[in-house]
Amino acid sequence: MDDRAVRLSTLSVQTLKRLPEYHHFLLEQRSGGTDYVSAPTIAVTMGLNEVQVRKDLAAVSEKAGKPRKGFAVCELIRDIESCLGYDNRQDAVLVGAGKLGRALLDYRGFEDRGVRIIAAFDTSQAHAHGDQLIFPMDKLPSLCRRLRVRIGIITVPDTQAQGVCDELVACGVRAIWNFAPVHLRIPPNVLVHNENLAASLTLLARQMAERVEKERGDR
Amino acid sequence: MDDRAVRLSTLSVQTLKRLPEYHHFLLEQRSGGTDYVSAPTIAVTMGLNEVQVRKDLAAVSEKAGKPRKGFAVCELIRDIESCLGYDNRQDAVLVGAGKLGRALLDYRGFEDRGVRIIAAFDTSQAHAHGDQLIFPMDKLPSLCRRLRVRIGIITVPDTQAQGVCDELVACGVRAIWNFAPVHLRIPPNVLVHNENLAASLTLLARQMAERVEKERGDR
DNA sequence: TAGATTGTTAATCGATTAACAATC
DNA sequence: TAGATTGTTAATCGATTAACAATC
Repeated sequence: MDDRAVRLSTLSVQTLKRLPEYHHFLLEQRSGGTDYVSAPTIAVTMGLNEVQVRKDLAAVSEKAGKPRKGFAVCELIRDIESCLGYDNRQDAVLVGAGKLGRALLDYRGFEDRGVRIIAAFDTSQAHAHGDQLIFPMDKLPSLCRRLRVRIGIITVPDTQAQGVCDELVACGVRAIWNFAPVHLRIPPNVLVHNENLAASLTLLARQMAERVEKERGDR
Repeated sequence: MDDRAVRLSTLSVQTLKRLPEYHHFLLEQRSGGTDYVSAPTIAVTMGLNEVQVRKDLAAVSEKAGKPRKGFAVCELIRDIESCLGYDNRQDAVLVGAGKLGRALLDYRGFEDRGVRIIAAFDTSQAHAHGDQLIFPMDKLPSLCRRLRVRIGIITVPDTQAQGVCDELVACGVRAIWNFAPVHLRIPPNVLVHNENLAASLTLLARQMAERVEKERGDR
């Protein structure tokens, strides 16, 4: 195993979720001309615990930080990008070119972060969407197999999600980003991340209601 | 404090995140004509630990489950809905009627789950989108204040997110669902949930790469 | 009754936070 | 040197999982 693979396996999911936020902050610092940044600085501006930031940075950074100065912004950015895989491109396909699917296709942020949506599929006839072509479903298997696509994005209606999922898995897809609010049955070697937008909004609404309720109780 | 408020404060975020999944499964069971369902059944079909499910259900259910039978499906559905606040409607506004914003506006799933997007705003002239009207930004304060809107959804470009956030907060919004990949500065009494789609996809891609890497190492 | 399922108490696990010595 | 910051070891916290008695 090379160095990179070792670093891959030592980061917790929690840390991985914070990395993009550090990354964003560091980009701002860099464009502002700052050369070094310290863990306490990051912690304060991002509202995190100082030790947590220090540990995250220690886990990610190739070079040790410098006492009294902190970390070199440019190097830290590079290290985070390599940990997140921004520098080794992976291809994805999207199935379901409805409103949400097309919104994702138009979003340019994925490419900068190492994932490229190389093709989109839908039950409809082949047609253009912006500069991208939407293919009919029967083209899916050959394309996925030929280009060894490992990531699938599901934005079809609930009822079709499992079927599409099965197709993707059969084509060798190993990770599925699922926007349909259904529980997908998948073999153990496939990774699923469910993005249930309705549930997210509801959770937020509920947590807020809880707070408001509590304030009322405190008074 | 009434009963409901007490229940509100005793559920962990982790449990709250699982509730929509139980809810979905239970709806399926109900429409299939099943009257009772047990924690082990749910655990197996959803790939969760049995004790975890039992604890979640115990925390949520008004009535105790019945040994040997489990929980009454209909009652459990009602209890979960009341815990998640599906039954007491909350209003939200959306700012930024781009592709993603309009996709969210068209999504019908929020209403069933207690949150209704009552208005959308954009910098452009007022115009119609389906059966919904998109208002110009200057209408935001009066509408939010008048209808006491507590939830704001931000789907504007990164650069405008903080400004929109400040406006929403000034209008009395207490919870913000933010799709712009920026760290919003907000007063402590406001709740933010950042929905960073690019980061989610990247994380998935990375975790998958890690697995594939590991398999290679194992061989 | 036997056995499946419940609710609960105790053990484990992982992540966060606190404490502190080392460094420039 | 003094002091800010680092890396690391230990303590705390919360969530998950295991163990088990109670119930129908």
